[in-house]
Amino acid sequence: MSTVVSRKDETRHRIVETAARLFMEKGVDRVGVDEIMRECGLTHGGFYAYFPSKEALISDACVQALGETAHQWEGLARKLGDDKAWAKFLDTYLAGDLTSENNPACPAAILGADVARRPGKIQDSYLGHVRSLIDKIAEEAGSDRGHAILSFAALVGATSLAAQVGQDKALAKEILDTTREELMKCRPTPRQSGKKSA
Amino acid sequence: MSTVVSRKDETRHRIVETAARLFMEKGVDRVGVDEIMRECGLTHGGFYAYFPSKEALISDACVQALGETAHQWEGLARKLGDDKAWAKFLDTYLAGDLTSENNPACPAAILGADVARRPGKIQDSYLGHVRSLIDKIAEEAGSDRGHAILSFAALVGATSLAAQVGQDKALAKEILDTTREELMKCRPTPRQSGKKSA
DNA sequence: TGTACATCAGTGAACGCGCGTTCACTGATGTAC
DNA sequence: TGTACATCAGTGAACGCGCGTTCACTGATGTAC
Repeated sequence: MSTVVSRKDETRHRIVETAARLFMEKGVDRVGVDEIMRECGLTHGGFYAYFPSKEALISDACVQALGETAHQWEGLARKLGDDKAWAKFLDTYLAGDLTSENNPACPAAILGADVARRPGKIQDSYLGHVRSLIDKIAEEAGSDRGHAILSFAALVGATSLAAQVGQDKALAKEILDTTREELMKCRPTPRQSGKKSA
Repeated sequence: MSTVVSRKDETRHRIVETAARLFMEKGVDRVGVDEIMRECGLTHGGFYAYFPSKEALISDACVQALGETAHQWEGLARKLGDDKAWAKFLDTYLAGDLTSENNPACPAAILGADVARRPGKIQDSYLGHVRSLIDKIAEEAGSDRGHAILSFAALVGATSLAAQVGQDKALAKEILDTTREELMKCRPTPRQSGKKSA
């Protein structure tokens, strides 16, 4: 039985991940159930054995995408107190935007506008996750709360703008690099740099 | 003749403005030609006397929306050199997000993700305008180029996040207020405040 | 001023396609005995 | 081990609706004489 369950669970998980990737690439309204299933090596008819509707998948896929971002913010308090760790975090967070192959860009920037305007239950799940991510960031940052919120906003905005200028790679790179540098420059309390080795 | 021309031009302009507003509210893919024309007091059939396709209208409407944002960035060099002017600019720019009735929020944040992924000519018009807006901002800021770009990114991100947390007005307000305050705090060269009166 | 005609903004029925959804069916895997 | 049956993941044809687009037509405005 556990084999059966895990097989179906695995397929379901694959659908969610494939959908999350395609939604990020093309936008929620521009990817059909048919395309998602085909990308998974399946046919569209089987979809409704896994989800009651496309809306339900959208909800799961966006929450999944956001969860990966949320993971990057773990240990924020420590990162804020360590120049090197903070620089590395900013680097990693923004790196996705130029090499969209392996490392996806910030979903809050790419999917946010899409999802925020959808009616119904999606607001209860996805938007709840956005809220709790921001809450988590703000709380963990403590006295750096303001800078943490500014950083999140700037990262989201830079990601969005970099995606918008698209073809102009040089401009996209400048936006991302400048955002990173300026966020380093204006840190409120640049405490001890916790460097460990060369 | 000039009367005839201006009548048709006026109707066309009304369609573009109505479309820009509805696209901002609901998203480009979730507003139909029918709805736009009905909102203008017309029927959908007449649409194609004004535009060759919905895509053409999307292009015009998004450029129009972006143009209004671009206008706010006029005189950036002066604003950056004047604490009060800069504070007022940030205030005005972010004010739209909470009172979406009269003052629309930043279109680069709301429409950007939608438009960046559309194929074809829209990239040649809208994305070209985004690029030139960023170029303009960066150039006019001169030595404050870095801070200007960070500010633009942060404003776009804050607008996007505020829209995403939606119902939670208190959190939206905190994001916008914090972004404004932090951008004031970490200005690189807070030159003479050019206050003129009480 | 009045009549006939041309132009033109706008109408609304109809078409076709994409896409979300349904459903009867199939082939493979697992279970009973 | 072999046979009969049940379960279940997945198939693919079909349906219906929304929406972008087309087109023959209409009623109003403007022009000629």
